[in-house]
Amino acid sequence: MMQEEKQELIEMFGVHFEQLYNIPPLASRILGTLIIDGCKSGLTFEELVDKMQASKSSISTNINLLLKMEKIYYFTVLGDRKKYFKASPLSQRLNNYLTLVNNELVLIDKIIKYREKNTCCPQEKINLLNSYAYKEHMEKAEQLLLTTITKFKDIEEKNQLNK
Amino acid sequence: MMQEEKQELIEMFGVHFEQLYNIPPLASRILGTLIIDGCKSGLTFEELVDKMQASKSSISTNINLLLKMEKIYYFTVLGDRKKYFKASPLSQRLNNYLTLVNNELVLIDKIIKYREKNTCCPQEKINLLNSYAYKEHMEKAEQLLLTTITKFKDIEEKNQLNK
DNA sequence: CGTTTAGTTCGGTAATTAGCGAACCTAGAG
DNA sequence: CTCTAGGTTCGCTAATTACCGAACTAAACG
Repeated sequence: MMQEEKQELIEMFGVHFEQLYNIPPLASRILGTLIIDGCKSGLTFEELVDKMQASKSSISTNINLLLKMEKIYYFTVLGDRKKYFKASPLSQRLNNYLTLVNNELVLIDKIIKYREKNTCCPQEKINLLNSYAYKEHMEKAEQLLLTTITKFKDIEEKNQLNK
Repeated sequence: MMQEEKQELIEMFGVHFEQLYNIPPLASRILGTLIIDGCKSGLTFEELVDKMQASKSSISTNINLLLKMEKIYYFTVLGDRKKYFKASPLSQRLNNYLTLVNNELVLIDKIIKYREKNTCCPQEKINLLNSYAYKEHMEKAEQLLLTTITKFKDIEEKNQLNK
């Protein structure tokens, strides 16, 4: 029963991440599993092979993809060769949105420059106004993200001390 | 010179939309072109075929994709069989983000429910707290989007009247 | 009615991607 | 030095995708 609910959640995460981050299905399910299931002490490579019903090579490839994307990280324990994988803290994962927002801001600036130079007819002026409003929106979004990220970092740091 | 700058902008849009919306390159470049170039009076099917250097069938397929995604729309002129394609207004395009945010909110609620039931060790409590904070963030993001969308709708309506 | 214009549909192909198994590497234990 | 546990790398295959040209459709014009 609880197992079912967990499985359903992981599956939902799977679909979500797959289209949100545009990553392979297996990577998506690994990430979902690590978020739901690996939050205590992390999961090892072998545990992931078992849980995912996938081959070692596929797990390896997708784990490395997620590591490179900084969606997950791993730690090791002294006298133990295994890697323990965990989902990155939320602050880290939110950084991706931040990058996206920043990219959009760069683009919007280019458009504004272009439109400022090339606005000839009055019908085009509305585009310029829209662009300004859009930029404003994106700057607010950026601010919101930055605030939330620092909030998360605070929570995460406090948790570090309590250990 | 101006032509070059325009081309570069469209190309940047291309890359951006391709990974943001996860659509084929051609669709992405069509959208970019319509945003930069088709803002006055729209572009016809044939103009797109020419500009994009692509086949009619490819243009057709990708136009229909963008229509279904509501990234673009078209209008017709009396006594003229052609369709004039334009990029959807920003308010429309922002709706996609809104859907995304709403999806995340549904997911986060499920996780919170799950964690509230299954939190056993204190180490897991931090996850619950994080989830609450994340939900709060997403609700703010939703609010920001809604505000901006109504703002755009206002601008767009006013523009409609001025015509 | 046939012709033209505007766009769609269909079948095919080349390129890309997700996942697999088998061989390989490498650090530490004995 | 040899063995083993813990991964990684390397082809390979099956599925999917992006685009194409050619044939088709549907509305309007003469």
